[in-house]
Amino acid sequence: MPPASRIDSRVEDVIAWFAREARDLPWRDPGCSAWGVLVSEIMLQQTPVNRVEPVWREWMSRWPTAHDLAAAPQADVLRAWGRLGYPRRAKRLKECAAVLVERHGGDVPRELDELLALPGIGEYTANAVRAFAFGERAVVLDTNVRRVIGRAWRAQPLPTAHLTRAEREHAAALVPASALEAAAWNAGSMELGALVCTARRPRCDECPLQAECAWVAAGAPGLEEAPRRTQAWHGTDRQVRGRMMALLREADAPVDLASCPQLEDVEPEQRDRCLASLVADGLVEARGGEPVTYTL
DNA sequence: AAAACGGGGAC
DNA sequence: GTCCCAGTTTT
Repeated sequence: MPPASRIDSRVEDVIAWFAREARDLPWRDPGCSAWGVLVSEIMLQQTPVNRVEPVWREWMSRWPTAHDLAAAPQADVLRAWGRLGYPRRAKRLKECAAVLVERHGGDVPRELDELLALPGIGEYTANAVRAFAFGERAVVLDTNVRRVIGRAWRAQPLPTAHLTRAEREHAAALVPASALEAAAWNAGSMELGALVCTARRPRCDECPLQAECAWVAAGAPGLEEAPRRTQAWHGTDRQVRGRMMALLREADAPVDLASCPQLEDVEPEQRDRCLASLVADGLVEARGGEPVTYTL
């Protein structure tokens, strides 16, 4: 990563804003373990902070180390994950814990390629762990940071669907040379994107970059025309899978999901398809017998 | 390159 | 009710 030759005033302003406005989150506690940071990043991949925080606290109190999670029954792990969504993340986090125990003595590695080799960890999460768990000077590029840089530096209303090489290089050039400032920039630009420079309704009046923002200077164009990212929900396989997982989390015995009253409104074809996909994902276990029943 | 994958809160 | 939010893996 090429070092930032000179710190940008907008970067300085984000760092100063973050020093004032940073939320007090448990995984930002200096005493939080690298494992705790990794767990938080997996939970935060698709889920807002306010929903993650209580689950993270309970989770870390129950399984403080990778050894603890690796030894936990998957059903307990999926129940503790609760309604965070995308339960495959919980399964992969447990698998990740097992790999840490097998290959790294239960510790979280700090090398990028070793992090990328772990289940459930991609480019964003690997760099986030390096930055927030180890204080390394990493390029942490989630959609929040991409949006902040896109607007304040490049006058773009919203990031493109895919990260380009030029964008990655621009982001790398903005990361301050000092590890301490780099960490503040990485956390602060994410926080600014999450709280102020939001996608559809940015709070420019509260933004520390308002006077310096290239997009504001251009008149904040293009937001209305930008393509929406809505996904169907009602009646989708996604929703049915979620309902099935919720039933199994609350059950204390195997459930006959093919004919239970809570799923009467679901067509048999969709029910079977969703059950098969949950079993294929390794989230649900089919028990033989007549009728066939299911458990976590 | 595109599709699959939850769920809750704001309006 | 409708819209918004978003990283990793699989195809």
